[in-house]
Amino acid sequence: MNLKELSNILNLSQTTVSRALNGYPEVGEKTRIRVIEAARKYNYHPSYSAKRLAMGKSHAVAHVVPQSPKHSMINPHFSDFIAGAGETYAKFGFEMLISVVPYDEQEKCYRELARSKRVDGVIVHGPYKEDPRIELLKSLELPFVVHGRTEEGCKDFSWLDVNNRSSFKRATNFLLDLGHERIALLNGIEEMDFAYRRRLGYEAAITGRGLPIDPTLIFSSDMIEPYGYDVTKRLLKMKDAPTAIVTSSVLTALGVVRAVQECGLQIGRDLSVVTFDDELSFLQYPGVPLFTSVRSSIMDAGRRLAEILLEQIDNPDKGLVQELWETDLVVGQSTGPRRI
Amino acid sequence: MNLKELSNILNLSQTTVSRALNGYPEVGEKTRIRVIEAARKYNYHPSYSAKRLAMGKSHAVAHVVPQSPKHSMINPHFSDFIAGAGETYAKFGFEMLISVVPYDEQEKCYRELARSKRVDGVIVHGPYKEDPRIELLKSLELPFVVHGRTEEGCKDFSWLDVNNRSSFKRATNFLLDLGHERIALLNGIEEMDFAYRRRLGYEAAITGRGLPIDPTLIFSSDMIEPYGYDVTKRLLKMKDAPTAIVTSSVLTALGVVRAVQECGLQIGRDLSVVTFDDELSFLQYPGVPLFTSVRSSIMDAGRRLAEILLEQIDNPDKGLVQELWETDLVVGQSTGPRRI
DNA sequence: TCCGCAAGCCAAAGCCCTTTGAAAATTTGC
DNA sequence: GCAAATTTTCAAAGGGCTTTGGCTTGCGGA
Repeated sequence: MNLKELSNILNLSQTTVSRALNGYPEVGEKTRIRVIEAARKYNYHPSYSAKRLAMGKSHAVAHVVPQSPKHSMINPHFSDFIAGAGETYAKFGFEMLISVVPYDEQEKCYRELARSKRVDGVIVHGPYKEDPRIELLKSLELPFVVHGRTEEGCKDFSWLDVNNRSSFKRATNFLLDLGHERIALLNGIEEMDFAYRRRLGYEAAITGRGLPIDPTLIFSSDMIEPYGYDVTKRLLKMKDAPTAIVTSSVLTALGVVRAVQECGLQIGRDLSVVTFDDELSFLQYPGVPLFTSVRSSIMDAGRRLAEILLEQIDNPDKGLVQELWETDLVVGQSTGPRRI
Repeated sequence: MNLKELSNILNLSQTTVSRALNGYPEVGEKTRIRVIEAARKYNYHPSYSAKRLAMGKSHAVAHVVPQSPKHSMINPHFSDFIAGAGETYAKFGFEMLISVVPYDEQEKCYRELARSKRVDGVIVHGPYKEDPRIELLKSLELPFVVHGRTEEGCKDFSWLDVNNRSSFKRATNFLLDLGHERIALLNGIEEMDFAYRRRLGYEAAITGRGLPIDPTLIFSSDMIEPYGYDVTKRLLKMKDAPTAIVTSSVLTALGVVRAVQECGLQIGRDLSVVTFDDELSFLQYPGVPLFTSVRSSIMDAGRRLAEILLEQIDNPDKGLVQELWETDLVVGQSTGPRRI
């Protein structure tokens, strides 16, 4: 059942039927109802490919994720984000395309997406402090929004970011208030803007108390469990071991816990941990949270960013959207006063 | 630059140009070369939407993932799978569509995908022991492959599965060989076929030694960290506590470790753990593995399943593909002989 | 009574490619 | 040198929708 057949049945032109179904005003109300009912009755659905061809719009959004052996973008954080974004896309009838490409073929991929008009927009993940993708996308005139920001020049594109700096400042201050002075930072990869800002927040808190910044307490890596474990093991062996740790992900924090416990120590008593909590769905604890954390749902971010992108696509001239989300500090069992 | 323009430039018909570019035999070799070079020169790329409309093929594959608040399909296992599958799709120029839909709208979504021909095939994730999606897809005549199997009747569709039964039998036997007799099973949701088979394997091993099956040692839930933690806490409080645990995922196993350590016990000494290891990318340990495990890469499964599906799409009459992958047993630090 | 203006509807062009069926050009066979 | 068999090329018909520009109505105002 296609438009032609349906319009024949109705004794109307294709134009009118199309207009009636798409809510254009220049069609009589009785006609519209008649058309809509016939469409339902004969189970008519417009063909997507034809629609796309005719309109030059694809009703689809892409997420380009670089895949490199050493540092996979497809991780639990990503999947939670996708779950949120996907929900929004589904709600508005958009398709979500995931392009897994080798790290150095990203540019090619974006160019191809733009040229072929296969998608109406893209979401950029994990921006670096300086990220060439931004300029590329601007030049390609492909609508985009960024999850995160770049170090500078983020005035002229839409983004949604968590206030990483204030979050980590707050987390660190919380530990300082508990009397901790030697506080380690297990940060993400610091070429990435979010990690860079987190470090700034951490350092601001430390120096804010007149304490020195000890580079041997600062680490930077992919935020995975073994990272937390390994570093903590090492830290605990130091002569002047830190009494607290701020970490960038619950995954890493779990590694910290394992290391601490394995050394016969107790988390929250012998070592305090504050983590950034993306509220990953597969790590949700009922009851009192395990970790004291600054938290912000990455799934919500996915939902919202998708919304922003769709608005942007729908109405390109509407101006930029830039949202900075503050986090909540939630006190769990992983922190306690410094023991002398 | 479209086909019409290009053919005008070349003084050829659209037919010939199209054929030349698509490798049809009925075009002269000199002409073909001339066409190909012109295409490159003028940066001609055929429009995807037009191609789709004309051919009724979309060169895309969908993954329909149900999203319910209680049990998210989008989890780290899924994201690793996707990373693998996405790699294959990219290699063959296919698009990957992820449709996040409410649990009870899956059928509608599949019907819509089939009707609209928006994709050439789908991959079915996490089949239940009896799964209505299979019959649905058969009736819709949408090519599909299944990651996993159903309890019965899996003779007439393509699938790739890990030998869950033998894996868990082996894992359990390994523990039995170490002298453990009270072994708990922290299984996935047993309505799902993979978990059901795992339980069969576990039980086969136990009864194979003439030991009784204790239902109070068998658990079934989403395979997340808190699950492992909570259950282990409870188990360790039993009068007749188990001395070993078989668990369905490293995520859960990490929870087990945390609980054990928190009780001042040592993993591998006071409690042995064998886990099924999907080799999730963000949990890879260098060196001696933390967990003794039966392992099989879920990312490899993604790669292979995508291949199978693409072959199937390319050549629907080629017959079914059914692969049963055996796992490796890798001995790590989490197991040891039973202490008297 | 006639005109002008909306409101409602339509035919046809356009989007860009594939593919069928046939014609034109070339080669082969005798 | 001519008919037959190939090879090469083409015009045109889809595929199914949107959208432009224009053509009928019906009605209020003059």
